[in-house]
This record gives sequence, structure tokens and C-alpha cells, in this order.
Amino acid sequence: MSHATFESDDGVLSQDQIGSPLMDKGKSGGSADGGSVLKKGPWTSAEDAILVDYVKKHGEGNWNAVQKFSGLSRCGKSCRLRWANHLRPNLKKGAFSAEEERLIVELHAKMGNKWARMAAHLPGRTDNEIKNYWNTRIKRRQRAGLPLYPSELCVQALQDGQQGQTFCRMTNGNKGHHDILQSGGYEIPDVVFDSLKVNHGVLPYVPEISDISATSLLMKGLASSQYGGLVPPTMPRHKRLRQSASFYPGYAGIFKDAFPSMHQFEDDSREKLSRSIVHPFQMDHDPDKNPLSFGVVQGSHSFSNGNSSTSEPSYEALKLELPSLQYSETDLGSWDTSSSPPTLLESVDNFILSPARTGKADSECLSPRNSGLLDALVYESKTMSSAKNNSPEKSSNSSALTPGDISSSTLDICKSEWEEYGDPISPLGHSASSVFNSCTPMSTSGSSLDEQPHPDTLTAFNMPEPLNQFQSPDSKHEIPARCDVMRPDALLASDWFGLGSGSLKDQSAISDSMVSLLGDDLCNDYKQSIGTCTSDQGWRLNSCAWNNMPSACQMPELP
DNA sequence: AATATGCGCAACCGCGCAAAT
DNA sequence: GATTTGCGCGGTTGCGCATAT
Repeated sequence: MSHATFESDDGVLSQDQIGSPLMDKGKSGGSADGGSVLKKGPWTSAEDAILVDYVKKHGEGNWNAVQKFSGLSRCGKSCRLRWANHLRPNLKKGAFSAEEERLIVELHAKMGNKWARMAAHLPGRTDNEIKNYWNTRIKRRQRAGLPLYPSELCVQALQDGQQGQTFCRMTNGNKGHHDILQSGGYEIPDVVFDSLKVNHGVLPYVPEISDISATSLLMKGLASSQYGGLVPPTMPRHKRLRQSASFYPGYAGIFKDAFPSMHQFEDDSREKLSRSIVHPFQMDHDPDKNPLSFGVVQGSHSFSNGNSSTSEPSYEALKLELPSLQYSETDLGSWDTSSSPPTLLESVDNFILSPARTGKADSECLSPRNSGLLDALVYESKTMSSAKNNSPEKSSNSSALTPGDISSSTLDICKSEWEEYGDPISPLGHSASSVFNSCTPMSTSGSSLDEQPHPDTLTAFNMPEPLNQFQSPDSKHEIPARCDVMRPDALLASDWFGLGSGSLKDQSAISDSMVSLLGDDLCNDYKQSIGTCTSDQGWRLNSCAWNNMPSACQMPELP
């Protein structure tokens, strides 16, 4: 197509776009070459022809030269995009095939929002296409109350892959790796670690799952901008701040400024926490050596093999790809701590989603938009009625909870916390109830606590399985794999960290730490909402707190 | 039939990275 | 070493169409 032809078309198009917001913006529409205004908006066939012609002659690349040499009044970026998404040869058009869809789901489970990389595995498909497809899928399945990831995805991965090394690596035994994949109910795919190794079978691109921080994932998910952001506008500022700080491991400075007590924690409580939490695991509680020694944060995956001693904290693990949590890349940057591993404080901060946080954040965790790999949702939906059958009365009894109670109470807390914030509508526009009713991946389906969780059952507050193993290597007294590692109350309330009711000293240490972490005011709130540490009974949860505590955080009666 | 709403897609924007200067 | 340039990526926006009211 000749330049003249294009100019002719352009003139018409310019008229078409007089009212175009894009044109109105004119941000990048300034003169680029000789004062000509770069056109925006839809491409015409004439423009396409020019671009194709140019590429045929000059090849791809140097897109900024397109305008110069072809007379196309488009910026280089626009040209590249147009070429890549519409004009380049071998592009597939039309709806995705079932196989493609399956692959996308799998890839997304692996890579998160790495559209370009996903596109590399889908010949003829563009990253934009995949992205749009995924976003559409999110909405669609969200509406339908379905999980983003089908349950067979993991099953297949298990079947096809090298067990324990690929997709569902953490789904060893009867414990759901999905716990971590979906930690917090977010669509937390396995994490891609480019720096490690790639491809172990299931997919053309299936990196070995390395350590993954459920908390980090959650944080990033919570920090997602794409999905409306984490912190609801109604959230008190300090809560937001705390959350935000938690979401950004690199926040330290800001966070500390806002919460001087954090300094105190770093100074005083680090040791306490290391001693009280890390040490029981016989982990290196030197935060410098083991900056992620906060259990989950540190390569829960490493625990999955039940051999913690062989699992060196992998800082590389922190170079995780963005999972589908939809957090911003920049957020991830803060996790790219290969050069500067997070301090214990930073790790701890991930836990310091104070009670103030739990309401929204936890609820957010359950947001269906983040329900990737939420097979649990399916499972839950199937058993929701069963869970609901658990009487509220049972839930209101603080300590004699049955597994079913836990299940129902899980739902209760989520709802109540939503309501507590007086924001009945989630950022997605879903009522809290609807969110939880349709997507809460927390139900134990009324099953016995002794009953092994469904492999696909991932809960927002599930304790990453490896930790569970860690906590109870013999699995004889396996405590339900439900502990919100994000919540200090989880740490305090559960025996999950081996603190139990008998480790009052450690609990007190944690309590002290919590004071430092949260500050007195918040800590008081925390104590009020969660409970108190008594000398004779250890942590005594307020019944309300207990009832409202996600089942993940509720400590079952020890045998 | 008119209007409102929702949905899917194409395109744009901002940011970050890497190479070139 | 600092700046510029080119490019790619991910997120967001806005338009057009379909459906619901």
C-alpha cells in the first residue's frame, strides 16, 4: 500500500477519531517526525498494509523507524503491537481451542501473568490474546463461582510430571500442595523460577517448583492492582499502611517510619521470634543466615519432602515469577531479593497482618478473582451445604469445635470480617457473602479433621503442607493443615508452630513480639479480638475470636 | 423500541530493562 | 558512569456488540 493511499485513509480516520478519547488524550500523539501527529486508535487496513510492507522490506524491529520510512503516523510501539498482535504471519485467529485453553490454564498456573512467556508456548497466539482470554476467564469463572484452575490440572500434572518435582510437587502424599499454591485463596500458581531450572515434564515449560512464599504470594496478590487492589478504601489508614508494608518486603523504611515499633521489633523481637518460632523447628534462627526462617516464608516447599534438614533456604526462591496473584511487577521487584535477602523482620512482617488486617485481607484472600487453582472451591461448592449444616451454636463454642465447626466458622469469620468493615461489597462488587459462598476455599467439607484433606482442597488459610509435615513429622497427630501463616493469631493460637499450649514461654515471647510488632494499641485490639495469653492455659482465645478465626487458625484439641 | 448493562477485544499507557551513545 | 534509545511486558482503558430491562 502506498504512502499516498495511507494518507488518504488517514485523513478519513482522523475525522473518525476526532471525538476519540485516545486522540483527545494526545499524550503521545505529539510530533514525532516533522511535526506530524501520531495517530492513535484503531488501525485501518491501509495502515496495516503499510506496516506489513515495511516489515517485509526491513524486517521486524526498529519500530521507531517505521514512521520515518513508511510515513505511517504511528509510533513505534503501536506498530510493534499491531504487527505482533495482528499482522505477523502464522497468527491464529478466533477462539482458543480446548487444548489451548487447557494449556493456558496450566501455563498460568505455572507462570502467573507472564503472558509473553505463555504465548511462546502457544504458537500463533499473542500475549495480548492470552491476557485477554485470561482476564475474561477470570470474570467468567468468577461469575460462575468456579475456580480458575480445574482440579484435573493438578491431577494431571501429578500423573504426567515427575512426582514431587513438577507442577504439584507439593502435593505429596495426602497433603495439598495447593495449600500453598492457593494460599490465601489467591490464585497462587506454582512459581516459576527462571533462575533455577526449567521444564520438568508436564508442560513444555514447567519449571521446577522451588520454594515459594505463600505469604509473599499472598502479599502480592493482595497488592494486586489489576484486581482492584487489596486494601479496600474503607480500611482504616493504619491498617492499609500495615498491609501495604507487609505487601512490600522492600517497604522496610517506610514501614518503619510509620511504625517505629517495628524497629523495636527488629531489634528486640527478632531474637524472640527466632527463638520462639524458628528454633522449635531447629532451624537456623540466625536471621542473617536464615532470613526466611519463618517457616512458611522460607521455602515451604523445602519442607514438602519432609526433610527440612536438606532444605537450604533458597534465596533464589525469592526470585519468583509473578504468580497469578496479579500483583504488580514492581511489587515483585521487592521480592527479587537475590542480592539482598529479606531480613527476618521482613519475613515476619509478612505475618504481621495484624488482626486489623485479617478482615479485609483475608477476605481478599478469598476473592474469587484470585481463586486460581482453587479447586477447593469446587470441592467446597459441592460440600458447602454440608458445611452450612454445622450449626452456629457449635461454632459459637470456643474450644469444642468439631471439624465441621471449623469449616463453618471459617465461613463465619470471613463474612463477619467483611461486615465488620462495613464494606459489604467486595472490590469486585461481590457481596462478601457471595464471595464466600461461592468461592471460599476453606471448607473442610465437614469432613473430619483426621480426614486427609482433599488433594485439591486448598484453603485460604491452609497451612502450607510442608509446614504441616514439619510440625508433625510422624503425622500421627496431624493437625489440620489449616493455619493462616499470614496471621499472627494463627501462630499464637495454633499449635502449629509447635508452641501449643505447653509452650507458654514461647507464646509469651511471641506475645511480646506482637506487642512490638503491632504496637500497644493495636496489640490491645489484637488481644481483645484474639485472646489473651494466660499463665495456666496458654493462649485463651476469646470465644468470639475463636469463632471468627478461620479454621485454619483454630487449634484443634490435642489428643 | 429505547435504554442500560455487561462483555470481549483491540489498543494504549506506563514502566522497566538492556543496549547504545 | 550517565543519558538516551529501543523494545517488551503487564495493566488498563475504551469501543463496539450483545443481551437484559
